[in-house]
Amino acid sequence: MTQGDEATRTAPAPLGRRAATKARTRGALLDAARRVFAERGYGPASVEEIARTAGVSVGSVYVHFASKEALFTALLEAQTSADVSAMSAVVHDDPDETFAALDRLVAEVADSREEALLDAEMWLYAVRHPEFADRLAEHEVRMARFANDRLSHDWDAMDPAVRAAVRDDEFVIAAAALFHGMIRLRRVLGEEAVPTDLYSRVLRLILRLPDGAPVERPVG
Amino acid sequence: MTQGDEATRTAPAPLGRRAATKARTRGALLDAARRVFAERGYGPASVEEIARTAGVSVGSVYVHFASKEALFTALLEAQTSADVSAMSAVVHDDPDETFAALDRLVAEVADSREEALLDAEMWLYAVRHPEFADRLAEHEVRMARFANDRLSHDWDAMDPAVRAAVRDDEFVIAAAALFHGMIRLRRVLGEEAVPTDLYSRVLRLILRLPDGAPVERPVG
DNA sequence: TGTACATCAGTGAACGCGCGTTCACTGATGTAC
DNA sequence: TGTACATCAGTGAACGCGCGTTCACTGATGTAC
Repeated sequence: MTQGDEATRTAPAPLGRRAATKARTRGALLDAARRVFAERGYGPASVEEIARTAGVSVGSVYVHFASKEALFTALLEAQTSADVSAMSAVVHDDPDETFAALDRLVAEVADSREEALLDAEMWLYAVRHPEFADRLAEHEVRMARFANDRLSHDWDAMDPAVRAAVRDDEFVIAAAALFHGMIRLRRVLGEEAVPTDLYSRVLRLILRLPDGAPVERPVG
Repeated sequence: MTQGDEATRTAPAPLGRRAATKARTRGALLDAARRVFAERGYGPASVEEIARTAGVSVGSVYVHFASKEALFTALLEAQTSADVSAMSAVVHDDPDETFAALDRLVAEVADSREEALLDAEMWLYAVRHPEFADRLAEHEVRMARFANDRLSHDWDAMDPAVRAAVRDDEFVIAAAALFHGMIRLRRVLGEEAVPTDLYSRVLRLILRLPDGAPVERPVG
């Protein structure tokens, strides 16, 4: 009955076959839900299609999730964790690399039908369900704080004209807004109208940084 | 049988009572549809609720629109025209006034539950329905061209560093992206996190224009 | 102006379909002895 | 190791409900004479 029994069991029994299968099914259902909800939208997506896509029966869905809505919110929960890791992967010591990674992220999300659609679906759901809106707001704030922390060193060295016009937290908001908006427009207008590096070029303009081609920043 | 019969009829008979009533009902249905689709989303919105909101019977909806979907697309058509007039109303001779009007527009759309939701619903619908996506893209391009034309005089006088970093059409794209993104974030985070004048402050930063408080721009 | 008929916007009950959810059942996995 | 029983993830047919759409009908408006 000591705490940690499961975690400290001898090596060869990591989960038990039953629990392992269950976890795999749950994962398959979330995967399928991501695809089907993205493709059809919350309303038109049918539990039957999600189950079929995951390779299980409808009844099985209800073993794992209390309702279609619970499946959706579980998916959104999973999605926000994924966002956090995507965000962490973007930050590098070298600002040029960070900008390049940001550009790649914009292109990746915009060009992935699934991510772009789910993102919009998620936002709509949040705006319509106050209790989830709070969670999304928290998530957005957490992401902003994260970006802010990474930025704070550079911010002190920033052009005074920039610092006079927007506070550092406002800059992060603007960068986030530009991120979401560019994804939206790129999805509609295509990559010719919204080129991959436009995001970082505009960010550099806002921050009055030189463009990063041959890297001409002060040694520091 | 000459063309223009209706338009050139003697003054007191503008439409005929039947046609006038019909037009009024159609308008009421579009109004109701705007509210219900925004509030519930396309799928969960019921034709019965739309009819009830408009004060008519369900059957009446089908006198005016072939289907629920046709009602939705008619609404989107109407919405894009509204966007164009909103855009025209923003442009002034004085750039400071234009920026102020843009800030007001961001706040207005973000704070109107209806507009913000319908906008997102519209985008999602377009991404899922290729034939409508083309129409939305055209609309977005038309808006961008409009903004571009109004900008072109000022653009030639712009800071060379800005012109080197982004082309004028790219600037319009970035401004549009920032617009959409700020509305989205303001809706989630509230007006404290996304203040009303942040949009214009960032645009001025991008363009390297001084802030517009006491107006200190060159004469002419 | 008046009358008889035609048109058509609007009605609302009824239909049929699809979908979310339930539940009695199955069989593999886990446990006790 | 082997046996008997318990648990529980997964099944899929059946249920009930809500919704989009239809259609025979109504009555006000329009037209012809």
